[in-house]
Amino acid sequence: MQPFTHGGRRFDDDRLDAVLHALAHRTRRMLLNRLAAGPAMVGELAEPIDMTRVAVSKHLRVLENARLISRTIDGRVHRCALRPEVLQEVERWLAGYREFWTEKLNALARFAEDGNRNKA
Amino acid sequence: MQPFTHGGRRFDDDRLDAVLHALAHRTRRMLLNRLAAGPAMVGELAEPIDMTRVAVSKHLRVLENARLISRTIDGRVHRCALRPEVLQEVERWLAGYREFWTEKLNALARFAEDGNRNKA
DNA sequence: GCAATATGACACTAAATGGTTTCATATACA
DNA sequence: TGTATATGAAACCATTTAGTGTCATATTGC
Repeated sequence: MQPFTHGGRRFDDDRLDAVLHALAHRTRRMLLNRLAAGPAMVGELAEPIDMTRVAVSKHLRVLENARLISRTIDGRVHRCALRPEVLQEVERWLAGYREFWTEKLNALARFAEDGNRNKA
Repeated sequence: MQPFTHGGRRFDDDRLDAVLHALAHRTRRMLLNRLAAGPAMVGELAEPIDMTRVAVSKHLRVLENARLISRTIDGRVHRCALRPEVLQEVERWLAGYREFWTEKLNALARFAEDGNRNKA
């Protein structure tokens, strides 16, 4: 059912789909960058973006579902904030993933090198 | 036109959209994992996946467009391979991105800490 | 030349995405 | 109380995505 999974670190596939998809849109990355400077309300976030507030709201929802941001409702204001734990989680996964890849590729490269050496 | 961009490292937004979108699908990640073990032809890649060859072919196209894999046509066989340079490029970008975020967030945390200390 | 193989191209469908506009709701404040 | 503000919800639309099946094309090997 799941060929080719790389063993070790378990990071749910659904989770990865959600997080990577959330990151795969420049507007959402822009929002995250803004939130790295500190929490902000939806209106503040939408203001500099050439887009309806509703659209921005939807993007925030995507980020929220991927647990990349949190939202606390404070009166009529919704305050959004980055969730650093999740970022770390993602980064740790990515490092592992890359490690897995490069390890394999290095092995391949060594193999190729040996092949050439034998030829020479 | 581009508020909130984080300065420094320039990694085209289009490029990021493409790469992250390519990664944001478990089938494509599976394909990459398989390719980390060495180059393979389309048929080999499609075989263990419960999906039409045509569908797999499309996923490969997405990966190719994001320049995560290369394809060399060898007779009637299309041989695909991971492109490690691009992976490194991506990883470097991600590290910078995370660095930017955590730096800002750490500054925020220190600020909050100071605030509490003053209160106490 | 002919049959089998490896693959892409094309046309189609269902569902998701990224937007929009309009309306509802809750809160703040004069 | 009444009005302005902050926001979500719902309905809608165009485009893209992720699949499918069928057909075309090029290559290999008898």
